[in-house]
Amino acid sequence: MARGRVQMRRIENPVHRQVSFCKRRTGLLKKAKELSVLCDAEIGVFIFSANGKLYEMATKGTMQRLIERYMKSVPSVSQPDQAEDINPLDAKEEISMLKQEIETLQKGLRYVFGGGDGDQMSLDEVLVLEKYLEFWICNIRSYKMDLMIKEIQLLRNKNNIKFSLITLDVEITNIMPLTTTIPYPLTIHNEIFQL
Amino acid sequence: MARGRVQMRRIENPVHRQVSFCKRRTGLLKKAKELSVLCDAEIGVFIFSANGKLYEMATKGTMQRLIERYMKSVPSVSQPDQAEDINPLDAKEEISMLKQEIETLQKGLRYVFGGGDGDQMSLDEVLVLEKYLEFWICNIRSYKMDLMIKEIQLLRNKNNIKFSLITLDVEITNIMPLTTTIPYPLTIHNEIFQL
DNA sequence: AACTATTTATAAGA
DNA sequence: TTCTTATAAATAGTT
Repeated sequence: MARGRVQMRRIENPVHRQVSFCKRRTGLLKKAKELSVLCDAEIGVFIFSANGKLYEMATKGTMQRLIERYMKSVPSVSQPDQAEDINPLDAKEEISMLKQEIETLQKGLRYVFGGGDGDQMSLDEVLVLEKYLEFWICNIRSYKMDLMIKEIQLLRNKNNIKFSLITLDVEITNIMPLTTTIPYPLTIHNEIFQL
Repeated sequence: MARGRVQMRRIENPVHRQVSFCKRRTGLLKKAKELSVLCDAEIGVFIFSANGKLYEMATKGTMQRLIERYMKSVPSVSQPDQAEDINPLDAKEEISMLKQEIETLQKGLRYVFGGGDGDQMSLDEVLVLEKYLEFWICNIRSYKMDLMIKEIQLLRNKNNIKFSLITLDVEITNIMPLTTTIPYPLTIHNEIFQL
């Protein structure tokens, strides 16, 4: 917006981030109000800061009322429950585990984005991140092998080569771990990492 | 905002109003997303047009979850305390949401490494990606070693141990990959890794 | 839906 | 936070 373009990713500098948050929060609420007034719309906005503080705005009436209206207008998607239920304790455990994994991934991403100087990671987190990386590198290598084999086959066909030092056949491709595990093209719909 | 100031009141001309609504609605949602990404905030917006149509956006997760969070963080309004146990259905929902978030994070990482274009990766690109991953894992391992050595030294000091099987000094940190023989505390569910 | 002339929003610096 | 200011973005009116 001013004095330089801004990359659409988390602002790493905490001071800059806080200042931007303040300014943009104000701006967003102002825009919401304007839209409501100019175009006769009813608008609710709520913003949770990174450390959990809530800022809200409801044009025309209260947020409560707006939420009620929202609830009504959403054809409440209640999934046809899957019969088997989970033991609440297991569920809690799994939830907390997944949350921890998410934290780790986020830290890792920040680490990448921030060029490595973000928050300090704990040993546990580092170990988890290492696992992820090993998994990814495994996948990327099998994908690479796949590409290379295809390339070689293509070249051989072009040059009508019948013999060669190595044999490329089904066996070889099957030696490699699953080549299809890396889905491309990638679809990014995530707001956190909107680039 | 352009070609003339706008009075801050309902636009009377219905055509103008509709056009402005469309433009500003888009702008508002864009701003919300930007704020969320740049400043790591969690934001919910809903807009009811004058004739009742709903437009919404929830950054990070679903609007349902955001509304729940909102309800919790507003002390004023009653919310018959469901504190203690988790309803198995809620738990399931949360688990699936978290898994989705993990998947999204992974997509984000792949996107970053993939250079952001979302097309099939060429061989060259894959090779670059592999290099990145190798580099990162190398760093992570070195950092891990660092942490572990510090931990061990701490423990030794606590127990006043003078001698031991291995010597910890600067050299050791440079002996890099001591790969995965370390027991790691978190279980990584395989289904999470389905890329 | 596009195009611009303007107004607004805001990043950086103080 | 708040002010200033140079610039990037949004958008009102028009085609």
